[in-house]
Amino acid sequence: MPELPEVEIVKQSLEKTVKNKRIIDVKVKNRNLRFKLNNKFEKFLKNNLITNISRKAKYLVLEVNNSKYALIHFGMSGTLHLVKGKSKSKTNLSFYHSQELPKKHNHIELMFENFKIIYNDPRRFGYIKIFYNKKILNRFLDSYGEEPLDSNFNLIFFKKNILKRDKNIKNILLDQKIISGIGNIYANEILFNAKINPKNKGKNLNSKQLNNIYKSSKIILAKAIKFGGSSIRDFKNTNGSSGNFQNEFKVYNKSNEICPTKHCNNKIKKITISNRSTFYCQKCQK
DNA sequence: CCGTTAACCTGAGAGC
DNA sequence: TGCTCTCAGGTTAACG
Repeated sequence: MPELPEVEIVKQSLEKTVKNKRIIDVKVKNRNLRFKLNNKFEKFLKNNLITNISRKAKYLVLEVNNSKYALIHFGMSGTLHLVKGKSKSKTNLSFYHSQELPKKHNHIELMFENFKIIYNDPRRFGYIKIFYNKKILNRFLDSYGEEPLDSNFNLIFFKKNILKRDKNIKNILLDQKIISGIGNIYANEILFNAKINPKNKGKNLNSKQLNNIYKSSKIILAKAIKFGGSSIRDFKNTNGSSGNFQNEFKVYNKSNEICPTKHCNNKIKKITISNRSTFYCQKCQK
């Protein structure tokens, strides 16, 4: 589900709500996520403070008691919900599309003094992993690629890591071991912004094209964060707590619509690359 | 080493 | 209404 901007928005929401708050109880209704939830999970969190919240790639990291860490991956359909008060309270965390707490698939509840945080995940592709110290956590996180919004994400990095690849640029952008945090939506949007055909192989790109791609990555992701991330599919009950970047999409899910480039008038094409839907303008993206 | 593909799981929407 | 089919913001084991 969430890509870098959405996880970043969740991180920012949690900084406001749970930082330096104590978890007084943990309830797990279903341990069968993508990986089975650790049996020590409840004990790991109970009566402890959330001392910091951070993000690497599409992972959210909760620091517990300044010393240990719970890492959350949201898979395709994972979301966090803040529930205040007693009964049918509203949820208002981040990019989720509805104010109502989902009725099904609320697998984990973290109880705080005056509210609780609920992990919901219909498809259960997400998971939570625990780390007993920073060294082990970092060993895990370091196996992921460069963060697009870091200063090291630049032409030098691209020349070194992309120019040697016999693989199309879209799959390179999606490869988390090379680049952190870009998923299917933003890969499509970045390549449209950079005017690059997603089927182009990394090794065939010139300096100008590489330049466009790394700069477009920063522009698109920063803009998505600014808009609160993307809330796609089923917007019926959208309110201020949802993201709004879905309204800024230029090509994603827009097959047969007219290309937004001025005077282009070409129709956006949909193809499949490695089982993922890919949208682009054949005229603008070379 | 590299790149590609199928599988994991549930629900929404389209078409009939 | 209801059935069947396809598709969905991701990852990775297994394969060539």
